[in-house]
Amino acid sequence: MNARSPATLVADTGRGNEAAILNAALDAFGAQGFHGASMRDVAKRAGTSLSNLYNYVPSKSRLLAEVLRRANDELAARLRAALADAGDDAASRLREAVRAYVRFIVDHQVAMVVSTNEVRYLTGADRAALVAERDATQAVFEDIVAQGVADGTFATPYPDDAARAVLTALSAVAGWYRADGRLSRGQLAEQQARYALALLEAPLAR
Amino acid sequence: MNARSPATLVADTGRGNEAAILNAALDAFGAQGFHGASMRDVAKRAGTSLSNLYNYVPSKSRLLAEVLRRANDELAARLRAALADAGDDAASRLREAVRAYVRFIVDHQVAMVVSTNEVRYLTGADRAALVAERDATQAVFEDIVAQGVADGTFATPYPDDAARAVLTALSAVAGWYRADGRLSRGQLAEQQARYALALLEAPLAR
DNA sequence: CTCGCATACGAACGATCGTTCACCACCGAA
DNA sequence: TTCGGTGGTGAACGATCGTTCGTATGCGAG
Repeated sequence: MNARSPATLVADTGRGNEAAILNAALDAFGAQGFHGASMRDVAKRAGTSLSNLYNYVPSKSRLLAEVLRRANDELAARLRAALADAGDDAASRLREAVRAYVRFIVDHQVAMVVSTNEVRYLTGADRAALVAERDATQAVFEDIVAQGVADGTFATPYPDDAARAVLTALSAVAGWYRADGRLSRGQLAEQQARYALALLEAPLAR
Repeated sequence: MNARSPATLVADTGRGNEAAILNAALDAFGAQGFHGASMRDVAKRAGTSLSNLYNYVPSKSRLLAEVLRRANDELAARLRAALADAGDDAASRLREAVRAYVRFIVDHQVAMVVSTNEVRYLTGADRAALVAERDATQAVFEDIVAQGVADGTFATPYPDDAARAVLTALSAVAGWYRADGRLSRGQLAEQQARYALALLEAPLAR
């Protein structure tokens, strides 16, 4: 297992129970939602005491912010890496971006679910930072689509909105994906890539 | 304003504050989430007392269930009506279904948001009933897609999964739609219909 | 008129919430 | 050997939670 597909989102940080606490928070928020999970739940999952959580995180909402920041960083890193290895044409760049996105969902489904469902409970600077990171990710897709529309690869009449439609359909995969489902990792990625290209009205092999 | 586009999801029920309470619950759950909103919040929004809520609903989770049931009923009724008026060919049936869905989102955005985000907090029979209704809605779309694939209208190689992709992209619209946005109701519906047809790989006017 | 039910209310219950506190064990540096 | 910082604990704080209770008011049926 390499660095791009860890079993847990947060690897050991070299600081006591920090990684265990962050991963436990992710699981707890994923299972019961931010307001449905208590700090006691997080502590129990992390195998430590309630009060010890506050040696690592100043509050529950900052705990959510920290977890979401790490999840988003990992997704952004994967997208960057995938696009660095991709070619120059819009179709293959989009394909690689979609594949990287799907693989992130498969590897970190809970992180993706929490990311989409619980961001809205953040406030102030924490929320602004997350939204900015998410906008940056969206811009990556918009740029690819714009490039494809410019050179005639994509025929969609609504480039920016179509890019968003692709992204939302993609992140919704986290809501229904099951590891024991009919499709393998690769098949799922391939399927979603085809949906994305079709939605953008790229000519497809029929 | 006709019966298909009410200002609030629940019209007067002829029973005291019932409608006000259900609509207030919808707003409260939409604004703060199921666990983030308290029964006191609901009471305040409904303009009544906390204890009076329990003259209408036996528990908070049943309140959520009741609200979601009514939302889903309204959506299903609109879909049925739209398809009754539609033609026989798969493309126009899909178009009408998508348009009805989008119009429901525009009219009852909060209901759609709560429906997708908070169903998971239901348990037992309440959850099962909702899931069954949702599966029925999905089956409507799957049937249309299957018909279109059978007669050659749609070229997608993954009919059922594509139908689900269309549906999830569609319901995600509730997450970002803004009434003061760039697109009108009709334009938004038209756009989403085009996305759906493209995703299903229907031949489009280019 | 009066009885019964529907509708409504404030106050309170026990439970659980996020957070803080005082305290303890360990350990590398001075 | 002392000492400050790091990682850890159980107990407790005040606040808020969902829910219940006792009671009051108004109104249609008998």
